[in-house]
Amino acid sequence: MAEALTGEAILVATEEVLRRYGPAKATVVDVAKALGVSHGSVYRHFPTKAALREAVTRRWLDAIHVEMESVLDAEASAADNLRAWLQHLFDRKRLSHVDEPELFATFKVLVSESRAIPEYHIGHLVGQIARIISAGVETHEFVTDDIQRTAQAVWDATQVFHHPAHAQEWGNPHIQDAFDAVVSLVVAGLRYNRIPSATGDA
Amino acid sequence: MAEALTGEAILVATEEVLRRYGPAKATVVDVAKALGVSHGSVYRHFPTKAALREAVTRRWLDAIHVEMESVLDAEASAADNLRAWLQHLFDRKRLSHVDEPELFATFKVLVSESRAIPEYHIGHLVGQIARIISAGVETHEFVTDDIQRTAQAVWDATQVFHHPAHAQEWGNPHIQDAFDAVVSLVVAGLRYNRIPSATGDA
DNA sequence: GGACTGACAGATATTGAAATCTGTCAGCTG
DNA sequence: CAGCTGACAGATTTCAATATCTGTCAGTCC
Repeated sequence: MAEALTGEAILVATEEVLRRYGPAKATVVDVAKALGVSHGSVYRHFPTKAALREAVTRRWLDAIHVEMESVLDAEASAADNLRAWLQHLFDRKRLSHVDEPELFATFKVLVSESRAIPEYHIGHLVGQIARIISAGVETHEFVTDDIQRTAQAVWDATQVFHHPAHAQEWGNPHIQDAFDAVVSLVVAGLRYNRIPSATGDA
Repeated sequence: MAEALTGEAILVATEEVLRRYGPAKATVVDVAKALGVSHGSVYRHFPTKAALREAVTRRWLDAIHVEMESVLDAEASAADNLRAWLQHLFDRKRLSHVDEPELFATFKVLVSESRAIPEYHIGHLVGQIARIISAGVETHEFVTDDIQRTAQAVWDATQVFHHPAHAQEWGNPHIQDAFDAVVSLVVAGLRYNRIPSATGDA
């Protein structure tokens, strides 16, 4: 008898099926076939196809989160950390897009299927930006009166370089130049930024 | 006998047909029907359906270009002009998106059909940003060693607030707050920005 | 008796034949 | 004869019949 069927094994098989067939064609039956079980068995571990897809996506995003964490260097200046972090995120997404466009397209679709998933992903990464900015404020390298809001602004200002909707622009030969220009503008802004309060002031 | 059929009349009718049927369903036959002529006549004025769609789109974009031009105030500071200009562009697109979502979706499709059209539109608007920044540099309000590149960076950093791919986010109640945060960051950056040269330096 | 199967109902996707559309052009019309 | 028509060929879209898929569950098998 084969090993017992685990959720983890199903996730691995699902990722493989998605890679092979793409998000539109991949079916639960395909996953079951790849595992040599009936598709009913898959439903013992995941209540719906959507839940299965979401679990695969979370796995993939978690790997990115861990990887991004490792870019930070406690010794470096906040500006250098922010630059390196943004560059790494850009490189990661761009490489994924040019090297394995079908897999990238697959995850682009998966991420857009749920409201919770992008929220989870963006929340996590904006949190990492907030930590970088926070360190910068402590050393007086950066100025801001609302770290969370500023972190979100940095994220928003760099969307062209990580949002999948802009992936087609990443093939442009001048894209690295455009990236440097935006990041320089943002870092310069952080050194002197004082965002007026959202809801009103004197 | 009716008036002679003009290119302008065809454009007006095409816009109406697009508004009514949407970009997927609108046909040249529909346009001809609306004008009370045979569809062969439309082809005397526009060589292909694509050319007709492109002409309609250019008309629509030109109206935006003229409108954006009128926002600038020679008396105001460069920062105020930039803020007002970006805010107007954002409001224009957002209102169009919520008030007439089908028409907005239509033009979103039309713009994405051609490579030349977005280039034309973006080139024009980035040119307007460059003029604002240029004025700011002259009064020493802004610092930059490459106006064109910086203008492009300002455009890129604010994509979330004008690129149609992000239109769904414009319904978020905190979107104006996010806009203010990004614009403040960008304006702060312009006051002190010195982007390192693209191709290398000392 | 807990894990799995396979048959089933309703929902979704595929397919290919029929209908429509695009772009052309010879000829009509004022 | 300049501008328009309408019939036409090939490309594209529509639609309905057919096949497949999702999610359930009574029953089988260690």
